[in-house]
Amino acid sequence: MTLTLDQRIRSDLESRIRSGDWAPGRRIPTERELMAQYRCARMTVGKAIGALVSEGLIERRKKAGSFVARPQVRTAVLEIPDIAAVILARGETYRFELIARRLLVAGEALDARFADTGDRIAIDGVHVASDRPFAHEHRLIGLAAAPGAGNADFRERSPGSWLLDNVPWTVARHRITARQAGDLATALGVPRVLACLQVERWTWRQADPVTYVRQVFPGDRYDLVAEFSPRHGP
Amino acid sequence: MTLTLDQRIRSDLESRIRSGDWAPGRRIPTERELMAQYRCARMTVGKAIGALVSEGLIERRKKAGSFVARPQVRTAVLEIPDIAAVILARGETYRFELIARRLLVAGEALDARFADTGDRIAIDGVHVASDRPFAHEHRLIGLAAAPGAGNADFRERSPGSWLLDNVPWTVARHRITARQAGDLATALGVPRVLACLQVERWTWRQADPVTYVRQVFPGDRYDLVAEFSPRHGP
DNA sequence: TAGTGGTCTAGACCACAGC
DNA sequence: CTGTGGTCTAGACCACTAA
Repeated sequence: MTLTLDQRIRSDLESRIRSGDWAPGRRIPTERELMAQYRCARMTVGKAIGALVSEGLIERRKKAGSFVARPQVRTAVLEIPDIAAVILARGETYRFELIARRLLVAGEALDARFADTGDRIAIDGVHVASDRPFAHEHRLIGLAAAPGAGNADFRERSPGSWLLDNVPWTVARHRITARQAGDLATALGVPRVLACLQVERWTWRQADPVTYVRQVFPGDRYDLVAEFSPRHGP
Repeated sequence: MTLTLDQRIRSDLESRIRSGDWAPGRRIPTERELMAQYRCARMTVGKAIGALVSEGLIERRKKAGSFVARPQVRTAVLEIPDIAAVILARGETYRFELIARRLLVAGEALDARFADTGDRIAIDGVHVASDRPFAHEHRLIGLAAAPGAGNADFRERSPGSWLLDNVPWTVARHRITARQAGDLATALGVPRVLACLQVERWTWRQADPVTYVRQVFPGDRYDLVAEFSPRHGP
């Protein structure tokens, strides 16, 4: 695989920065200088620099020039995969065990986490890996955005994977906290005081709430790993 | 603020996709068609589409065309900010309380989390918000990558913010788990069984390990929130 | 005010994968 | 084979701002 010119320029700049050769705050050559150096058009240089800007490695200021940015522990790209996929990838068997399922009509609120915006289904269940409880899941599904959920059978297939295939969503918000197993201890087969990782996710399609889900993982059975490394273009 | 042309094209395409008007898998107009429609150069269209590709909203296939991508719950962009910044943003006072500091020479291992690659400093301390413990921090700093750390004073300033200013661009890996306070209960002033969020971060500069840090947050004092609209695929 | 980045044009050639 | 995206050129004008 031979690099395109803009990738080569980008790679050259990036290694100068990552190596520390160009310290934070240092001014990098102007686009017109790089253009002469690489004997290319200005757009090509601009594309390379633009990619590094979006990675947070470079800051640009008009008239002043482009500068190596100060490193920031800022964001990490966190993988939040489908639970079934995680379990199967470990070589274990997977099944979703339905505990309860009820219909909430508009106006009836189970809790405040999911705004009351019409009929919803409330589901409780356990993700089971090789006959051991892996995670507890509490979920609300808005029937306005996901009408088919009223008829879906969630005994074998988890609601999450059903939704993935049936409802296009547009935006989500995650919240990650620690909690004790508490009332979920029985369902999970762990002590009440065991520390658990709790992942909450709200999903919308446009303005319509699609689903709220709260997944609770016993502390010793799951963790989240986030790689923070340079992003690459297509 | 008036939109540039490529932003307008991008916004037009994006709203068609997010609204569901263009369903996943649907083919979108070719670059040359859009070019005629907006009466602009092909690069402008390409820039707009390229941005949506990197957000994961569009997939392109040569000869076949560009298509609306199928949404995937895959990754979220997780904010892992500097602790001092979080506390100050809440309007509280911040201070870092040093508990212990020792020098580990090459070959001596405190634990296995940080490969033995030379002299390291080991630091334990507590981040304090308005005189209440906020988080416990255990950190190892490799002196090869951060030589100045041998002389730095970490009584007031946290090692994390010192490193940000003194060690240039790096790569990091994060791991997020739940645990009980356990031995850290005294330092944090919480019960031993309290569920805590534990964030571990390994940082390298090129091939050199810069730092390993383990931060433990009492469950009721901190959470991580990740906003997500489909983004960067590898 | 001069130099920088920000955007755009109107072409061009190429590689690739569907037809 | 042909249409598509992928990349690049050699200009251009503009907005902003630091000098």
